[in-house]
Amino acid sequence: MTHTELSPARRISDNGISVDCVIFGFDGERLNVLLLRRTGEIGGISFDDMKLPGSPIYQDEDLDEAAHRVLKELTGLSNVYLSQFKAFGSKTRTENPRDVIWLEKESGIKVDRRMVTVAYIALLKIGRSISRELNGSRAIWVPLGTEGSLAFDHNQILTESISQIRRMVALSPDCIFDLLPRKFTISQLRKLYETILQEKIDAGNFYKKLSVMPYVVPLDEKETGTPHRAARLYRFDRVIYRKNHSE
Amino acid sequence: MTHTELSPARRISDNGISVDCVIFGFDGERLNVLLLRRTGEIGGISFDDMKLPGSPIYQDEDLDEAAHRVLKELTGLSNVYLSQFKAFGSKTRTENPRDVIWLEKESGIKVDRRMVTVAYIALLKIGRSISRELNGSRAIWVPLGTEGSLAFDHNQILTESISQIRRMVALSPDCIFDLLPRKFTISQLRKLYETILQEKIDAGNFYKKLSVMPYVVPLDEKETGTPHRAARLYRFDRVIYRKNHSE
DNA sequence: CCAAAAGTGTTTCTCATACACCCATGT
DNA sequence: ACATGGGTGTATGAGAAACACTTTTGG
Repeated sequence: MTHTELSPARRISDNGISVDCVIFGFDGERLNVLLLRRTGEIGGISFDDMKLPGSPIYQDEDLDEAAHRVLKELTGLSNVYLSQFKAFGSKTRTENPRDVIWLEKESGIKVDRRMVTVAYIALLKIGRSISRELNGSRAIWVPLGTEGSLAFDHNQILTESISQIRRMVALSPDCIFDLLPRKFTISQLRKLYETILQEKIDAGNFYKKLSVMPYVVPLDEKETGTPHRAARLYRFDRVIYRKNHSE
Repeated sequence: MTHTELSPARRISDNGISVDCVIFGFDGERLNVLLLRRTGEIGGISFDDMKLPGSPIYQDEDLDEAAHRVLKELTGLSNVYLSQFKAFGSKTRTENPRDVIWLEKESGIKVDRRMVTVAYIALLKIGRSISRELNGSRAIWVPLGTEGSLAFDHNQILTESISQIRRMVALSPDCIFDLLPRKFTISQLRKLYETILQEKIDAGNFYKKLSVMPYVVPLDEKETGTPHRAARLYRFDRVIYRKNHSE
């Protein structure tokens, strides 16, 4: 552990490891991913595509810290659901010249070997504050399915992260509430389930199932501005949830 | 099993990434982990402890290949359930002098920074063939809970991998059959469930539940040498299982 | 015969599903 | 009034759990 020529407090590690964040947001209709526009030039021909937000890890931070940093720098948010889900280390994942050139220019690292990346999933609410933060950055919310061809193996990472979300929801449904605003209607929750599970859910049965859950707390407020009967608003109570799921 | 002499075709990558395998086996009573004895010397004082089998990754293999290699070199087995479950990259995980010295001696790599490891879970049958293979190596089956203090952060990895197995069994129960011999009794299966889930299961109900599953196929054979009524043997049919779980 | 585990039957309860139907509200 | 979604009631069936019971086998 020689720290002799460590410049400032932080320096980028050159150990070929990065983190990438698959940041999901729900707009009421569809799941969206937060992607970064990437531009560059290779052989006189410029390119313009998208990638998952990510970064090489610093030597003085662990993996989770690196992922939180990426998220914080991009969105300004700290208290966000974020969990590691898989490491990607295909032999060819950093071989595309376009990717290599972009990476070297962006990070200042010489990319002379395969990089391994640890992918994270973040779930957050698409709201005004986050949109304001994103203004002027190169980040865009992209609806799932319309993302096109991404940099590196990011299409694969994205695909696998969606299966991962399905597993997560099946295993501990509480994470779904991270995608909803604090106050939400049963319909919004149902539509979110439907988009994640990719199947229709009977509205009546869903309503009853939810009304039995003690941690989905009805409020004395109603929706406004609907073209039909206003729905009651609910909130998710994490404390009650944990009490029921710790045993 | 030492990595001191490297063939020229392959070379160890020096990018600070390794794989570790948590290899589980069921002996009929308890879950066991396959650990490697590790000896060395530091400051004139010798030490003797245990670690998970693992290896730095080569530059010409991906993560999964590295994990399979570790497993193959240790057990001689190729067709084994093996799945990545988490990357570990704590800032301090390769700081213990004992670990650093051992690692440098073993791998020939200068360890001047934190290593990141990708942990894998393997499930296999403890059988005669595997025991023979292990004979003379430094590997031992250690019952869960008796492993003591391990190298690096391997205690943490082991702990988390047990939770992971519980999740895996809940999500796709087929993986449990990788821990059992090809022919097994319902009792053996139940005991395995009980050790993994850490709870008693009613024998009668369990029997009925299993007898309804089309992919647990009864054989025309019975146990021998029991001090009580001989139980029927069953086998797991993966083809039927997939047919029922692909929809 | 007895102990111990294999294997069976019965009952109860919870929960998912299907589906019919009434309610409230904006246009 | 009527369309649209909010919210309720009812019936059915599958499966989990509790538990008593019979069967088979070795000692």
